Amino acid sequence: MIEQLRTFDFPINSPKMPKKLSDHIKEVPLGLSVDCVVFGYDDIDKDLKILLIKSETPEFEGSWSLLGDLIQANESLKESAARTLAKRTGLSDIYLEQVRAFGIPERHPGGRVITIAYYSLIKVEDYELNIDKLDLEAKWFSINKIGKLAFDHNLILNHCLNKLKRTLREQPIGFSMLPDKFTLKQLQNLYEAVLDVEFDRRNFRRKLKKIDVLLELPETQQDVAHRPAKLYSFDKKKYQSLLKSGKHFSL
Amino acid sequence: MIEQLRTFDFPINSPKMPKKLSDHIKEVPLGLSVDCVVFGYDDIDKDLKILLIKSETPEFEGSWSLLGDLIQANESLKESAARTLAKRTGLSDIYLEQVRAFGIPERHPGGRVITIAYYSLIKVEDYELNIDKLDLEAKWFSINKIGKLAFDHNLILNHCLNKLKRTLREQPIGFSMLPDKFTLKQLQNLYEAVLDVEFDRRNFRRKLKKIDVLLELPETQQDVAHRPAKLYSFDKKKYQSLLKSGKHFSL
DNA sequence: ACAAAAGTGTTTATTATACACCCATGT
DNA sequence: ACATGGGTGTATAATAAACACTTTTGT
Repeated sequence: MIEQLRTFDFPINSPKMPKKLSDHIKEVPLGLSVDCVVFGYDDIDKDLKILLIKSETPEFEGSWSLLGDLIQANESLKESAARTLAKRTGLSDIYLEQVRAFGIPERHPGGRVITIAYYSLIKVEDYELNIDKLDLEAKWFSINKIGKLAFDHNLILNHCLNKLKRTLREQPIGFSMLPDKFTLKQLQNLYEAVLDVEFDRRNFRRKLKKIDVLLELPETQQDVAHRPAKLYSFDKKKYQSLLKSGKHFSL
Repeated sequence: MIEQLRTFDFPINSPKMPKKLSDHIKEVPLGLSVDCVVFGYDDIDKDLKILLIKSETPEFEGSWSLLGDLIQANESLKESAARTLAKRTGLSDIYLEQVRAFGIPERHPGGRVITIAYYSLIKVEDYELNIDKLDLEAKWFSINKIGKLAFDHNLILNHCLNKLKRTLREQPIGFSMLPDKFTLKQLQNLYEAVLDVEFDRRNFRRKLKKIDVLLELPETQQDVAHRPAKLYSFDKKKYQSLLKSGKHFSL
């Protein structure tokens, strides 16, 4: 037992030397793509939505598809995802998080293509500002009403949604799907929609007050037929202080 | 505001039609590899260790490296990782979990290679049984004594270690690094070593009793110069029941 | 004055933390 | 008999959950 982790220094005598990289690339041709699950929050329907496009791959004509593209020679994976998003939404500086790679040999009917999945969070209002610059059919779908997608995109979507749910509880990312100024009710509705749970209003508000990452603005809602709610914004500096003091955002 | 999520059905008139996949693959040659961070727990040193090999890439001669290989044409990513592990350790059926892809253009000196990182958990005793079948230099390193590795492997290692830490708290994966029969103290030591925290012995044991995923065996430690500890094993069925009842493993 | 949602405090239950003594075995 | 680590219970603090009334605005 005491010897269990000692080192074994065998002579390196691998029967076949590793092939040259350039040879391997020729022998195993494959493509690499990124696919983005674009999440947006619909404050009217109180519903999480995702942005889909009509597939451009002949084998999936008519199917809806995630936003994806093949990776170019000189861009990183995240740059590729950002470029794809910019092309489809006109937006830059979008929250982007890698989820994982999907790579079973049969996943693309046109050849071996491994894809790296990202999820992104956008403020739908920002997207709206850009729609007239775009020339591609894109549509928001409620997360609860997604049919059969192209490729293995349903699988990818599930993974991304699960990652979003996990991350939403542990990182202050929900704000990326809300306007810069929002009410606590909007924030709560977003959490309830994404996580598919219900929070007690008073407990939710108390928790946020305790975490102390929101800035209370000297403004209120306008044009509502009831007592107008206070507006808040997410305060990055307060969040940094929270982290510095060894604490974490957690809901 | 109410219109924010309506659909925009532009005609599809993308100026450039998407290129054929096969053309793209020729124009953007790239390689895809898997890299495995192999974690093992050293019950003597009470220390998390990882298995490294001498790099076979000329540019990194002399450096230590994760266990990796280029992906073959007809294997999935996980199969590729499993094959790589089998080649280096002689073991199959190893716990394998994908972490993420790493793909900045400069990460491999020999060309564009994107790598998919996995971490794996092995019982060191199982590894020991296979060492005489292996002909490659491999060595266990304490997680706290890792120098500069080949490629971006330090970065990859950090991501894998963080994922391991997160997952260890939420899934019953620690047992994959222990012998089939273990004492509660061994389990606690493992948790403390990986998470770099200390647990109160009584609270730790109470928690595990409450979670109820262990089977108390009718055996005890042998040959110890003190009261022998009871041996336990992880009970998959109990864990399944836990999940079915809507609860979760959490430490 | 009424409708509609905003805003606020207290009580209770659950979970986490801190802590000290006796027990079984080998030498 | 003693040294060594195994095994157990209780009290306290912190956190989460449950719950109802008053306030502000527009109509």
